[in-house]
Amino acid sequence: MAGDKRELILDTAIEVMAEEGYYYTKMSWIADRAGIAVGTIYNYFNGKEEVLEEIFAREFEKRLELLNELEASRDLSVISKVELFLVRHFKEIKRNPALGNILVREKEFPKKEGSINNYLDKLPNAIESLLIEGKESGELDIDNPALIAAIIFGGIQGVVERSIKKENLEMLDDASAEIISLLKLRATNN
Amino acid sequence: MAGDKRELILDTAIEVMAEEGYYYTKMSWIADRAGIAVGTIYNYFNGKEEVLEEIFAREFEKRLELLNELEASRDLSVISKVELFLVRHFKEIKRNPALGNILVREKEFPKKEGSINNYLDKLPNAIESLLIEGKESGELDIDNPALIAAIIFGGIQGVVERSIKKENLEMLDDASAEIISLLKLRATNN
Amino acid sequence: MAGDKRELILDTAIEVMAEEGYYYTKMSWIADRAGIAVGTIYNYFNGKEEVLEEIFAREFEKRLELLNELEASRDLSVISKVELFLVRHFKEIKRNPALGNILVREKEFPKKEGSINNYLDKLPNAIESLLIEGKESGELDIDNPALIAAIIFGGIQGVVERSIKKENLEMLDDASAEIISLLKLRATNN
Amino acid sequence: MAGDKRELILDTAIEVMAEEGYYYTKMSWIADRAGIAVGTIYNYFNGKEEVLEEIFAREFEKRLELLNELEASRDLSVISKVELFLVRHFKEIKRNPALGNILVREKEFPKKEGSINNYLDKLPNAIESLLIEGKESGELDIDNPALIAAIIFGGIQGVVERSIKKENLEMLDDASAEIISLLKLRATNN
DNA sequence: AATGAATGAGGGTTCATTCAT
DNA sequence: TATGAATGAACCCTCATTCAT
Repeated sequence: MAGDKRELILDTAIEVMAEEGYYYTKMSWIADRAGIAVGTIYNYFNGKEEVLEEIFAREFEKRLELLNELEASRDLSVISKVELFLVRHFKEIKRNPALGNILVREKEFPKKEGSINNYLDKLPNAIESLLIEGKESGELDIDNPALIAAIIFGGIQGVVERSIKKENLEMLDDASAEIISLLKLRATNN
Repeated sequence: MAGDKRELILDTAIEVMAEEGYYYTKMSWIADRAGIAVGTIYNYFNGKEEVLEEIFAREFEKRLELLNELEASRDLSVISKVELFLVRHFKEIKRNPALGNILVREKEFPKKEGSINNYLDKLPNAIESLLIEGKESGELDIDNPALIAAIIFGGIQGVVERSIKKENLEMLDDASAEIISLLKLRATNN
Repeated sequence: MAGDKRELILDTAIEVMAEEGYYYTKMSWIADRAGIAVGTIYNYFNGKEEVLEEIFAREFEKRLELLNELEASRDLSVISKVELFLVRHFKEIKRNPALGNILVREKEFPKKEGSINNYLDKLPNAIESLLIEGKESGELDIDNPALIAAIIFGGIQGVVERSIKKENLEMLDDASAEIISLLKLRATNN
Repeated sequence: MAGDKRELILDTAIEVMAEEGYYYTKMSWIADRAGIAVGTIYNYFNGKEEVLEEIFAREFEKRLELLNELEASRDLSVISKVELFLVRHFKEIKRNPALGNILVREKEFPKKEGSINNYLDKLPNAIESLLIEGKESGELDIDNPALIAAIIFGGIQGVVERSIKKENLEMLDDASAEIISLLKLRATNN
């Protein structure tokens, strides 16, 4: 049941941080909302930062795992891979928009090793890798994979951010098709 | 003279906040780096938040003004308008990447009226307006202007963020062409 | 337990503020003298002002309660009522002169509603009410109850202030008789 | 004309401090209201405290001088002396209530030698001396001159405070007669 | 394991005072 | 003498973290 308590804390933290932002969120608010004592949080996490870290770690690892799986599968075109990733990502955000809000907004962390900063690069890097693969295989005709990856990654974040702020989650349904069109434009015709 | 001091404070604040992030930035760091006393900052600003607010206000207003001008000009196609905006924006960021870093990263503010929150929506809204204009004039064939605007706005931010983090500002040179291609895809052929 | 800590803080605050005055009193002095951390004070009070407010609230309410009781009792003459009030008041001051010192000296507060300012008028008002009662019942022959009330109230404060400053608390023993003589002078002979 | 500037500063300080209280009064407010620069105040006074000190010094010395004169005059009874003092004091207050407000409210000063604290005792002491004189000459039949002096001095302050707060300066007209009745009560009949 | 009162370092802000002009 | 921008020590308060129960 220890796992349950940890889960409860994380879920509550996501809610509160999504509403208030990481820096404005007080540990006591999380505790109150979760119906536990502040001290209890410290039985499961080493501190406030670690709570956020864990949220990022879980979500990023989930996505990196998916990307790795996709990358490995030989049968899929690069474009399909990216598309599958987007579809899955937006589905998750739609299921838990609060989580999406956090992933998209929290970009300021103390400059120390081993913290969240590590994760923030991995996703755009992975997308970039996919694009390079597509370029090398001849599937895509692109000069600057880093640029395209940056636009795609930014576009993803933009859609999430905007759909949440405008409380229009339906926007997420068409997002992958729209973003992927940017890639299809570069598809060679073989 | 007075203007100079205010400018000095703003410029220094941009530097420090770009490096450390708003919440980690201490007023005393800004003062030290600017070679003035902490108290002096308070002769020009009402507090830490107002410093950031002023930065946002200036930059957003510069861009909104440009967008309004562009929107008004009858000779330009919507696509050209967006492109002109992007070119200018990326040029400014290249001139002052620290500033770009702030505009792109700081997304967490106390939920009160009249603060930075006001600005954050205006830019994507303006882009959306342009797209709607293009749709209505028949220049663009798009179903969901809000979605496209979100992707474009996100894409802009993604490029800025990534180019700064990878210290590869050249990426910005091709960014507008790349983002605009997403729109050209939807151009009707008349 | 919780009540004890609150009480400890209040008692210590009374001591320190009596010695140093409210504005010169530093929160850290109270904490040090009480043997607790500054932060602890803020677990029981919202700030420095609220500590003083609570002191005033308690003491004034104690006295107002007494005055209300006295006012209600039909068997007592007005002069007896005032006398009983004075006797009790001076006894309390003798028991805790530091407290008296504060009640008598602190007269400067931010001009905002709901703070100590509310209390400061209530006591002289209550005395004035008593005098008016005596006038209307024919017990007292006075033209200007407000003036007499002001002198009595001021006289009370003068005695407290002076007895504390001259460290001559015995002065308080005869104070009520002396002050009351001012009223007896106006007693009609029925 | 240097004197004029000093006078201007003092008069303005009295106004502002009467309204806001010494601790809330900012040097810049005094300067603004006086139409001069903050720095100018420091050409005439050594600091904020000295401004208040000067106000107290002037007013107290005026009154002490009067009391000394009265004390010296052989033709007057003690009761008349006190009465003359009261009449003059209340007249001055009526002319400048703001000043009265300050004299009556400001009771908190840093515990250092040579500051205002010196003055605060002198007036009640002088009144006490008069009473002792009356007692020794047989004019007054009192046991505890210190107590009566405290009541009289407090009564004076009470009337001033109350008349200002209730904006009823007429109260001051009858105040001396009322207070003096307390003494007449003790007059022996020779 | 859970609690939540106690802790105290840390930082934003104020404002009397200074001093170069 | 007058100015008022610059100064920086001082202080209130916050809140993540601890630890005795």
